[in-house]
Amino acid sequence: MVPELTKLKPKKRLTPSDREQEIIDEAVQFFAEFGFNGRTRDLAKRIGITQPLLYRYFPTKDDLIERVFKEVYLNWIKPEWSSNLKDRSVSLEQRLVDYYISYAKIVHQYEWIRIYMYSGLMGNSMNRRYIRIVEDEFLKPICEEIRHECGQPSIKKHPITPLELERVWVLHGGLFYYAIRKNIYHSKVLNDFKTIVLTSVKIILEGSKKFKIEDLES
Amino acid sequence: MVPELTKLKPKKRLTPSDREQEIIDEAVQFFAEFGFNGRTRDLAKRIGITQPLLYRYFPTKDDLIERVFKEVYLNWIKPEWSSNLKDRSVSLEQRLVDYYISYAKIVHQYEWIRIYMYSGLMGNSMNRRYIRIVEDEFLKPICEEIRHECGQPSIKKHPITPLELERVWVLHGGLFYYAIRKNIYHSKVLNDFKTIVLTSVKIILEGSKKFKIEDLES
DNA sequence: TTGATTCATAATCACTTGATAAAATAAATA
DNA sequence: TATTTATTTTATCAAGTGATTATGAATCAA
Repeated sequence: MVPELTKLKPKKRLTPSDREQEIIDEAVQFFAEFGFNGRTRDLAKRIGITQPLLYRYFPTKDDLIERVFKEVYLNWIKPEWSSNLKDRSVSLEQRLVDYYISYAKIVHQYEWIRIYMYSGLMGNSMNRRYIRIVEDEFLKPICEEIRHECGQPSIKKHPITPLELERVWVLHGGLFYYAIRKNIYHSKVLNDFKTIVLTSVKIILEGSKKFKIEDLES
Repeated sequence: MVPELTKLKPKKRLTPSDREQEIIDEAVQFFAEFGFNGRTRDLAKRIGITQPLLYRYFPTKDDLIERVFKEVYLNWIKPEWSSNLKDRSVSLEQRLVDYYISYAKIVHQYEWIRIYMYSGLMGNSMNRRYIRIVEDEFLKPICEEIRHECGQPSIKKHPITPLELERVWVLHGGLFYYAIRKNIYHSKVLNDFKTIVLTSVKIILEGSKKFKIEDLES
């Protein structure tokens, strides 16, 4: 049997935009796997080009890394997440499940979560920024909806307590940690993430009804 | 005001064991902060010695890293965690709170969790090993205790279901993620971790009673 | 076909980085 | 104090690493 080599070498002279996209696509995977200390020569070899060619498309390694960040983290936040969470024509349980399934489709991706963690470890401010967005856009609305579900006063009347927020963070973090176990530790996890979400949401909602946030008296 | 310099330079000629311990202590912090790509010269400068001196005490950088791992991850698992979790003379709620407070004292430390995450990203098998230990030694016993609390059959009779385990992982990961937000993202978190644990445990236990694991009929 | 243009590579530079060997210096011992 | 011994530093190497320059090769317009 003769090895099929037809698609192995004809890689020369793509159009600039094709080549650029190819570099970016591979760079995303490459940096996700090896971190930002990964060598440009290794990246080039993986793409099947020479290392100086990278510098024709990106002036410096940092520029390439910046582009990788843009590729992965631009517009990943879906506006409908926030609005859907507030849509009381759907049950809160259903809204939470929908949100976490949709959120996980993006955030649990191998490249997304690994680059996010590398970025966090290196002290990049991106993580703190997103943490804040998640808190303001999703977790605080969730608090409000839980208040409503439990017949408690609106957060406009009684501001969210730090503990209340942390309670929602435990759910959020618990589901996020599923992806950490899977994509960072490469640990074996149950495939049926949807059921995990459903069960966790049920439990949290039930628990929130039972153990309401106290000290809401002004 | 004259700056106090008395303790700045008299660092020469420690006993070998003192010097070695000094190197290890600083290396733990150094690699926790910058990852294992941190430069030996930077580490040496931080300690206040020259870089070749490191190589008198550790033949290679990898040997030093190996020693750092030992320093941080040797014997961190307390045998009493497992036994206390099974001690039915204490309420399950109390046992879980005690366990997570004690567990967090070790695992939530800045150095511990950061080196753990760096190690995970680089594919070190340590993480998978510990995940397995946590699962076998702590989470599975917790499942058994929850079964008992809820009047369900023992895991000896009906093996733990994957979903059941994942439910406990959500609690575990949720509390772990608190430390990630704090020590990896450097995000602001509520200081009172104990109350977070207490609330989360109450909710999970309540939810587990309400939504028992089904399909336990043989 | 030919020549201009642009993509791609080979060769190489300057600097970093883990590691080594020789020189210097501090403590210990007689 | 003089001598020995062990610690620490100075100087340096060899391999790597981001980046540059000059050369080669493919495409397209005429």
